[in-house]
Amino acid sequence: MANEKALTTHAESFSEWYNEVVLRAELADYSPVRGCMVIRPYGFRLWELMRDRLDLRFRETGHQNAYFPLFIPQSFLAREAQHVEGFAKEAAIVTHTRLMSVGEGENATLVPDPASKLEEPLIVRPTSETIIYEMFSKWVQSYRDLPLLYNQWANVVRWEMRTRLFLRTTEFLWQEGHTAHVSEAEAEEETLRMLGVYREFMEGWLAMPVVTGRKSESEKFAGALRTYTCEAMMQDNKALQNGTSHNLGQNFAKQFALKFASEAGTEEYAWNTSWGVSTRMVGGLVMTHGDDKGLVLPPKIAPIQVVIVPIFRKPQEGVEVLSKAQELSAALAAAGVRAHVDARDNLTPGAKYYEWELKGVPLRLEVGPKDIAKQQVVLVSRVQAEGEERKQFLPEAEALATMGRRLDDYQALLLERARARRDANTYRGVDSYDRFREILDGAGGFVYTGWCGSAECEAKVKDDVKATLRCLPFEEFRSPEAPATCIVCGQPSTAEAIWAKAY
RNA sequence: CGGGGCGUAGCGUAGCCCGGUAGCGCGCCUGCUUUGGGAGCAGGAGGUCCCCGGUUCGAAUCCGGGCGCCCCGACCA
Repeated sequence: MANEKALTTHAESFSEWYNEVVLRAELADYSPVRGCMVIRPYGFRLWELMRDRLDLRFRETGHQNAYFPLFIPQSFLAREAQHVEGFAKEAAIVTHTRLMSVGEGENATLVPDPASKLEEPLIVRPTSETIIYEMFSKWVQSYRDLPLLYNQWANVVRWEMRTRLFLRTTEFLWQEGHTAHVSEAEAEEETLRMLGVYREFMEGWLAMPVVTGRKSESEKFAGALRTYTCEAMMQDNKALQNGTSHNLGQNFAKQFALKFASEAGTEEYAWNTSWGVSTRMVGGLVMTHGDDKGLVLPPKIAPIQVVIVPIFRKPQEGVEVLSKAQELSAALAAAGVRAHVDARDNLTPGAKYYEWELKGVPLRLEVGPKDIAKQQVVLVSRVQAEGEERKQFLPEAEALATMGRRLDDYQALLLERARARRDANTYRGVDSYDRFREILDGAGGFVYTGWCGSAECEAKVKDDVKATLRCLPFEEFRSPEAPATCIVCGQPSTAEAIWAKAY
């Protein structure tokens, strides 16, 4: 309603389209702090719904929530060598604890009080492995104390050079799971279990198909033994790393003295895992399903699943129509459907349609005097399945009784569409480097090839086409016939790899 | 940090080249009429023209310097 200018289309500029949708749908806004965004109520509700579902799944898989400090002593970060290297260049550092005024009148300003300088700087957490494993080491003595299965919902800060709403912000919200186990096998099992929880959530709730697999050495988490990932394809054919799960081995346990007495009586270092998903998923959701009219939300995660728009001419009709709308809304709510009556009287129905379409509400019910007379409602779906009528005139009782099923169908339709799009932009059996470059320099997509395992070949691809090795896919995603040679150097392939340009 | 673009009312913009009362659309407020795809009419409110300095009788406009934002790269969830 605030802006009648047409959205920039996907075809004109995908990134401008993305920004406009996020802003106009009121998911988020730029803040006075560079690189930081404000998540507005509609966007935050999306995050809350994601959080609720994941939190339930974490609990069901045996995890407990806890909370660790925002600040990490600088020395902690320094202990694990790769970890430092990974995060040192994007740290927010607290060095003082007081401000003081200097100057007079117009020139007066605040500066850090030198007397308040901290002996050891504190780092605003970019991730919490160090401080969590430091605490774990206090709590674990025996194998009987393991496993520790923790999760925290938190904000973290990474001072990125270039930010984008939801996809990469200086501060972002996430969850980070941290666990400690008696054996590598148990840690590996946990790492893969949580990757599975992510995948099931992304596909089942976000309707976002993902490829799962292992990261290469150069792409893995700083300090991990192995990193596993869920990679999704956005509508511009770029990859979005949507969630990762790390087997940290004993790297952190050794630096933070996370030891225990084993059943055999020997002293052992624990095996850790960590795994996380962030508000980036909101951006992924936008770029997976959105179209030139705006957001398209999967019902399971839509703050409003059904919006009811009352239509009337005369005031006495209004009373009747509004009460019918409320009645429908209550009946839907009782059936577990998130319904909303748009009772605003300063907007015409048409204006409301545009707004709710922009905001991605899956289904819309229109109710007017004619409908009440016929005991019917008008149902309009934000996106149509093949051959489906845009507007359907349904008996009221039928509409109510079938709404849950319709939402499920809609959810399934979005997943199916996204999967079909991904598959259509997936390339296998590419065996010449020229063809490989042609695809990645052109329309883009996921390209499956052989890979010799060398970082040099990865670096060359990055240099040549700015694409990265997204993952070494798990078996179910691999090509029926394993590629024999590395796409870059032609040496024998050691693993099939997926390449793509990424966010 | 390199390349490009842009800062004028809540939003989108015109005016800038060629200095002279800051304009338009949307939104907002009031009233009446309206409401099945972005309502109409009438009245009204709302501006440090990004900031600092310079030139000038006079600067949104010209000159110098700064800051901010967006896009494309390098870095990353």
